[in-house]
Amino acid sequence: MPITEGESISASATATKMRLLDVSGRLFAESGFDSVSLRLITENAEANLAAVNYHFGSKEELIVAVVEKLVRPVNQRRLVLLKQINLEGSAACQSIVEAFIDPVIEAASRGDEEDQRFCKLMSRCIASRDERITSLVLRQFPEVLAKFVDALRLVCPWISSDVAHMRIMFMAGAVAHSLFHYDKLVIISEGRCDISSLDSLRDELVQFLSAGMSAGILK
Amino acid sequence: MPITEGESISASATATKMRLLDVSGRLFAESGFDSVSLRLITENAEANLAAVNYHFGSKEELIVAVVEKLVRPVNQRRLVLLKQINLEGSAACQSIVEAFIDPVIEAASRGDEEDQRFCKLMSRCIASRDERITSLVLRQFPEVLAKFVDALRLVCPWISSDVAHMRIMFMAGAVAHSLFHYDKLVIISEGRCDISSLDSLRDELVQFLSAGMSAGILK
DNA sequence: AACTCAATTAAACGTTTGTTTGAATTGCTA
DNA sequence: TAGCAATTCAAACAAACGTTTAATTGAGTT
Repeated sequence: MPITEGESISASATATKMRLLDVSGRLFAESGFDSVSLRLITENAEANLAAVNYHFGSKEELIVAVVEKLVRPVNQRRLVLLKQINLEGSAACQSIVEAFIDPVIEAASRGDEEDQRFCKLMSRCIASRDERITSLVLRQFPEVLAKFVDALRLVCPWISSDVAHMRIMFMAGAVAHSLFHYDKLVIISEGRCDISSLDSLRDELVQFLSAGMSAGILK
Repeated sequence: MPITEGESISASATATKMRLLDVSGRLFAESGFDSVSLRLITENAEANLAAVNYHFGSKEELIVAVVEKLVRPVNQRRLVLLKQINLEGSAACQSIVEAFIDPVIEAASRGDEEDQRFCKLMSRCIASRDERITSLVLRQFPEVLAKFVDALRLVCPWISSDVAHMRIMFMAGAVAHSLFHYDKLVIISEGRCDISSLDSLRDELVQFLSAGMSAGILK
């Protein structure tokens, strides 16, 4: 009988379950959710083909588990950082941007996975064009969006609600896209651009987005 | 014998071929490349299942045809607009951003398809995490990237080459993401944000990105 | 009217997919 | 050690996929 949430789980039972989570996270990051078959996952996790359906019920629920485990702590950390911000002062807008970006960078640098892999999976979730994933991610994103919109409008009072919403969306897009494609920039630029580290990408993102966020005051 | 490029094609022959291109463009925009089967395409195009393989050789080559037909004219228009810019003056940076965005908006508004559908397909190409598509899009993107980097550095001399590359990437990400998700913003914001038109989205993108592009001079 | 060849059609092909089944195995508890 | 539930396993399942084949159609040419 399959294990569902909240039940008592023996130590050996969670072993392969966590191994499945870990491996599928890696593979999903590299090739996307559809392209990775259960056979590939279970082979790499040294588990039986039926293990996924036994432990998670279906491939769909495996994807949900992987994404939730990844996205939820990042969004929670975002809200924590946002609360700590001093909303008065000239650097407030930059702090908002940092509160959005840094949880991703932190998780990527701290995690047991490579930075690159984590970023790819994360941006696959944010920017996913798959209905199943978007509906999943967007279920917990409204709260994050609302809080960031409020903070932005408090710091930049001249920004309307609609514009604030859009700018948060612009930020999310820029972050997701560049986290996923930054390693390809050396190729696409034909060698003329080589990002040395994830931190340097972060710094440039912050500067770029801070300027965009606070745009329009002088007009 | 299948028809390949450059051959003489009778009028009735191109009829179903163009119908296939049109229908698959719509379906790809809505559900992605993998999720749409040849059976769904041919049914909607009122053609036989084998029609795709006959006219295009394979599903892969159909995707290539759809994407190329869509992306190439947009990128060419971008380069045309970029050449027309007066690179001296305070509005130069905004003009660069407009040269990047407007070809998409133009094509979306002019096309026979709905704006929304065009934007979705376009951003599916730009932000695709599918190796087959990225390699296809990135084949013609290096030229665009290089030209925009040069223009940006001419207008903002304090920006290094690496930073300029990154900022173009940020811009591409913000555009692709918001073009795809802007219709969901009314949902995700729980009704608090409703973008009235594609043009208003464009205007806000331009303002946001122009500020981000020219950031850093005062530092 | 006979021939030609591009275009269409229905049917089947071989793979791969996620999922299910029932037996075998493991690990803990009494 | 016996027993029981949780887990693993090999095998098979039905469905969907892209592709191929061979026969048929239909318009244009000689």
